[in-house]
Amino acid sequence: MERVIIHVDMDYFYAAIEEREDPSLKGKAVVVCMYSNRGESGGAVSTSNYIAREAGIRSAMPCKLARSKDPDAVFLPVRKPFYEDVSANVMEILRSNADSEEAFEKISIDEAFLDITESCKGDYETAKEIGLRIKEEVKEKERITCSVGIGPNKLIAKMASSFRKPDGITVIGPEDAEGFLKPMPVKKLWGIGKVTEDKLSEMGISTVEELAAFDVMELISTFGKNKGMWLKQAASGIDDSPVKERTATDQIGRMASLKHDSRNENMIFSLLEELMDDVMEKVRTRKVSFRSVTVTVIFSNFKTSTKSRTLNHAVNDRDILSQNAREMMSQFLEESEINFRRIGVRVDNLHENTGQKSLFDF
DNA sequence: TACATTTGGATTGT
DNA sequence: TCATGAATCCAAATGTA
Repeated sequence: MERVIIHVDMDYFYAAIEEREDPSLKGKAVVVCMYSNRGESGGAVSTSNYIAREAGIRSAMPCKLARSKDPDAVFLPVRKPFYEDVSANVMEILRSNADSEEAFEKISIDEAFLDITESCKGDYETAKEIGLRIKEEVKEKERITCSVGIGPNKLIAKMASSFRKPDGITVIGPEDAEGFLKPMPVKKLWGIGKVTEDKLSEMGISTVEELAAFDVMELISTFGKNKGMWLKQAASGIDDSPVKERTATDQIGRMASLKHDSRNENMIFSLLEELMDDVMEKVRTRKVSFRSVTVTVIFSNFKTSTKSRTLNHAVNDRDILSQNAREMMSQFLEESEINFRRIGVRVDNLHENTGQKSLFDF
């Protein structure tokens, strides 16, 4: 039987949660911001509600710019841990609507795929009923809305859910998939961002239809084998990837801005320590050890550099993390004269803790 | 030489 | 001074059998 996949996308999630928690926000423009450490409104917009969007406020926009677009908007700082809790509740509802526990894939804090092939017996009418039921259940239990897309694979489902927003539902049967994508600008395709869009544009490709018709060998020569083939397939509406539970992320990182661009060691290392505290907290919560440590510096000219090290064996030791991260950060200070703007630290190559130290630790 | 791992930059999307 | 932050992907460099 041909697959039937649902993609659920929570509408303006962070801002919607804030509205739910504080009814006085209803009817107002709400902007949830990631504030950096730099002054009153340094930082970028994480999410805004649709009223704010009407004023031209968008994700990733500098908060300052957002404020100039609508000085009366309500600006709130992100409360990520709280949103994670709400997300967990929502995901539970969604998972319970998939064919099975395993036919579910959370792809971000506010999006998930559900395989419902069995539940609807391959029938799209039934699938739509399931989609509507999910929307109702989320609205009733969590008092926030979502947009739903239904299609023969994850790509089409994902594209469908973003077609009508907010609080929408879009069903694209297998026979409609190609026609649905064809007229779209390539930038709209899930996985194509600014850089790829520009490269494609240079090749004279601006719509999905043109991309689908393009010679795959030429795409490969520009984008490499994997991406070249993916572009061709995606533009044709083909996506065979299964809905599959995501294994926990295989890296844990934190990054933040300095109060101002600087090469002051106290400032840099004290921020680094804070970031490592956060990383270690996650490491402990996840009960993992790590074998690689990476530090990132974003310079005042926005150039980004990273250094990483792989240790001889996995550890979950704060001091070892600190020592390695500090050494690499010092190298950056030696190598460059440019001021630092932001710094980050990350661990990866994660291993489940066995609960006891391995012999290698001694 | 072929394969595996490490490293660092590039990309996405918020 | 307008400019967040997390994660993944990918290719080149390096290591190993």
